[in-house]
Amino acid sequence: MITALRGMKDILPPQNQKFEYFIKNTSKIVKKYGFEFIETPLLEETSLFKRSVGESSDIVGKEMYQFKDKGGNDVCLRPEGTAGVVRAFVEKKLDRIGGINRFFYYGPMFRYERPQKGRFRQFHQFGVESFGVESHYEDANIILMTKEILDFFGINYSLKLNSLGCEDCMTPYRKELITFLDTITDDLCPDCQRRKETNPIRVFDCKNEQCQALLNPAPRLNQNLCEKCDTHFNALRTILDKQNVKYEVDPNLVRGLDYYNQTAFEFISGDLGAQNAVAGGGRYDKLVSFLDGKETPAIGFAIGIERLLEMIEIPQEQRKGYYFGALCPQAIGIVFDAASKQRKTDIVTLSYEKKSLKAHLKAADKAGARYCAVIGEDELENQTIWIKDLQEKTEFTAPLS
RNA sequence: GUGAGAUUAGCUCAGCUGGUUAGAGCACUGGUUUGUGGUGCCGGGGGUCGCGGGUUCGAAUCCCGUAUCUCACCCCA
Repeated sequence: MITALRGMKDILPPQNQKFEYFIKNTSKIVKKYGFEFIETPLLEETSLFKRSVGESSDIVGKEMYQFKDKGGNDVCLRPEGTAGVVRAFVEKKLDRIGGINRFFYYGPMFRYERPQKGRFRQFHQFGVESFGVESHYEDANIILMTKEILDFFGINYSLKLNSLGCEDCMTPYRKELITFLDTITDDLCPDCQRRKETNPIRVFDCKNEQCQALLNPAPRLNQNLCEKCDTHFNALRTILDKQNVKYEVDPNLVRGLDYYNQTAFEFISGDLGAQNAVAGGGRYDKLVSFLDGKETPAIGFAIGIERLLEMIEIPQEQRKGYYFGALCPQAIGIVFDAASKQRKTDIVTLSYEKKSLKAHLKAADKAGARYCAVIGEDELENQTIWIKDLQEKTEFTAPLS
């Protein structure tokens, strides 16, 4: 038997209903905020992710499904959604046209990781990207929108917020941090020693208690923000406070993708296990220019669909539609015609076999139909059809038209 | 990539220290004195016990390997 690859899942009933329910309602919410649907290829040139997500990140460094295609191009399955959208944005010269562009997308992402709770090799994200707005109001708007989505589905979460600064404050800060880390290198865990070389800010994310203690006196980015970033962050916080959004400023919150600057946020939930981030995002004002576009402020987020679906229950489905069946062989053709007519307006399950009334009622029940309609000898004679409402337990005979 | 636990019917599992045709519940399916379901009764199909080796007269059971699943590390949505 051939099985699905490791960490890859089929989406079958009843899980598919949750998926559709999520996409339908989330799309509706983001459209209210002016976001439009965009779809980009699953396969992209590898260098796109190297330049955007960053080679130092694990995502690009060791988790990509990367290969040479038959034309010899170095390609990979997308590990995240933002890079492709930005590529499309630049390629279609929307950066030159200017103005505001807001997009949303959903679809599979691929990362070659060891599967565990809330983590798969092929998983789905729903993401939005907003281009052309520098104002902190957009940051607030995006966060409020994410909140609206999670609230709609009744998710328990908490919001973490941080500012990652910009080139002006980040570059000198990074130097200062490395200088500090040099003084404690030997006592850091091996992971942190590695982080110091690849992405020093990530040491703050370390779960090792000894590392955390050592890092206590370390310089923090949020105390070293330049005036512009500091103002932006405080202005955002003021809006969120006014909107009664509860959040926690977490100076250790670092985004795993290199392109983020200033605002970073993450919605986490205690109901998810170790992989507790259900949605995450932030500002990436430099990414468009990294990918050869005209510098354009931008901000976005992504929701882990599987993680979110794990926490939602869809409203119990009501009985709906019709079930048609025949009680005697001569009625089968007539039932077929009646069912075809009914299908113009309703969901219809049709039995092609002659069965006892009891068997038809059972089958109608199993099909989840609201009405069970059958034709037997009596009905044939009178040109009628017998219908039972399985929910109200009422029955009647109607003329066959 | 590292660590721990698991893998027996479609699902959830039982199967004692290796011993005849591997079981249960649910699900599926058929029937049930005359045309009433989800909730009666009777029956039926379905398993080379993840896969590959080894030990043994004999392996679902013990040993080794391997794949997958689950959880955690790492990383992230």
